[in-house]
Amino acid sequence: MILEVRADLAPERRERMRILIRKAGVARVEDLKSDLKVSVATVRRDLEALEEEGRIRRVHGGAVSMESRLEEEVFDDKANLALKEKRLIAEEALNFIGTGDSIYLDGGSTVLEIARLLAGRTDLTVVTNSLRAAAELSESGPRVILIGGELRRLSQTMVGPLTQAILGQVRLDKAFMGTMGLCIDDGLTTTDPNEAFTKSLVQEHARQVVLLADARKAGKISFARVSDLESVDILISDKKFPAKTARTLRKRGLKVRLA
Amino acid sequence: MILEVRADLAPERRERMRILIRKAGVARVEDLKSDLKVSVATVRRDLEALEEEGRIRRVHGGAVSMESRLEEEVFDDKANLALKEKRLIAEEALNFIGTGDSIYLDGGSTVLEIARLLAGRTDLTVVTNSLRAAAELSESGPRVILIGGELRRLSQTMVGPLTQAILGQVRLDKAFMGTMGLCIDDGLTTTDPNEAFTKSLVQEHARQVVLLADARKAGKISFARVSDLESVDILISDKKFPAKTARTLRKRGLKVRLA
DNA sequence: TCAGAAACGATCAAAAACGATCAAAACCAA
DNA sequence: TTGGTTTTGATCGTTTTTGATCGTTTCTGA
Repeated sequence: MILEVRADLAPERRERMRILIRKAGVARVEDLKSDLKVSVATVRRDLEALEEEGRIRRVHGGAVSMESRLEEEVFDDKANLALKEKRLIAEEALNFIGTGDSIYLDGGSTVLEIARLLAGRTDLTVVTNSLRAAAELSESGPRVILIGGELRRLSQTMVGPLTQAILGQVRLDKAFMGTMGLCIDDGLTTTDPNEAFTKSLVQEHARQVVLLADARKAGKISFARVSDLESVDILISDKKFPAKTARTLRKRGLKVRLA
Repeated sequence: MILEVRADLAPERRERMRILIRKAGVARVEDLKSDLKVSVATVRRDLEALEEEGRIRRVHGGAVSMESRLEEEVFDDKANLALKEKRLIAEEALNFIGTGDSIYLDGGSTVLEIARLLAGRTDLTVVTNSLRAAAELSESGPRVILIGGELRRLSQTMVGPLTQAILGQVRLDKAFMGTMGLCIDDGLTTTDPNEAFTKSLVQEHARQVVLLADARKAGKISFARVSDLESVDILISDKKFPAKTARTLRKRGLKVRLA
């Protein structure tokens, strides 16, 4: 008689752990220890494995689920440590905006920085799926058009099939896009398929696609594929962007600007 | 020294802090200290981190939020006086919402009160053109679909021809509408023609139209015509609503509820 | 303008969490 | 069973986080 088959138990335990963390959004090591009836050492090892898989993110004292709201914020926070870079990228992006342009602003913190810089530009028309960008521009400035669609809470953006209804009816001179992952082989990727759908739709409609991505996005691959890199006309990143990747992109015809 | 058992993970606590600051706009260190049950030193450290991320700005004594929020306009006294009535009207309106309904929420402060009451209703689908309603529901609750269109700054709603793109693609069991003027002869009127256009469009699409209008709206006529009263199925108002007008409306087939 | 009060930042010590290491236990194939 | 491998849990030194203290800065109102 086999009392315990540990080879099956370990992955099962990790799965339970993952579920626990996702349900609560966060979990402390001590809680997981008592819930799963194992030692803290094992909990740490499992968390390490789950982090390796990208399912969670470890923090001091426990872990945060990748699928939770908090994680998106934490992830954002992490990315926002590059706030200065984002500002520089956004300022560089401004150079590509002409008088009277009709531009699209994607969700994401880097693109949001552009919105902050457009306060006085009453000559522009801004099309966006980002509630945050809309809020930023709601006081004054450009004409604002929201594309509508289902609200994705995590990112505060409108995504999904419904977005194509309005996108089909507007002209977009330039689209300023954010991304979660940028990879030579896998192109642009993001977390949510519906978001990916809308992003790719926008890129098809826009005359020119400007991708804003700080250096840490380079080489990252997220879950849902948006498009390949050929859809992008201009990439704006910061000085830390891998030179080799930049060269490859330039060879492929992209204009690369490192702010 | 005895440290208390930490209830929160650091990122969790910072997230709560961020929300607190955003909700109130500003927060004092002492308040955050007692709200989060930590020392002032920790509060300061967290604020420092949040400032680094660009989410807040520290000021002497506390911090102010950098995250733009859709501000509720500072209502004049007249509107504030009607707040109680608006609440009652909104609560009455809840009775008309069934399980799993797909409902439309119009702009306007009265309708916004409904949004505030829908926090837990994950069974519903809310379609709206109001950024404020969307913001109210963006944290949790029903599925939210924004209809898109041009942003009208004053009302923070999406209006105009573009709105019909998505409205044509969704089912609306009930539409909860606000209005500026309600008049037996001139029907429903509002200030902006684009807004009127979208309102009438919604009313055509909805199976049932519920009009929310406090008594002050009775007899008022605004600039742009929305529709005549026959488009409305149910009127919800308050006790001060003119009895004579109510009688007339009932004769015309409207259901009238005075909350 | 100046003095008291409040808030601040730097620094330090305590406590909790962490990672590395190692031995014991469980597992697996012969 | 036996020998080798993997997994687990305990120990221990190190790191991180937190809260208190104290001198300094900033705010406020007389």
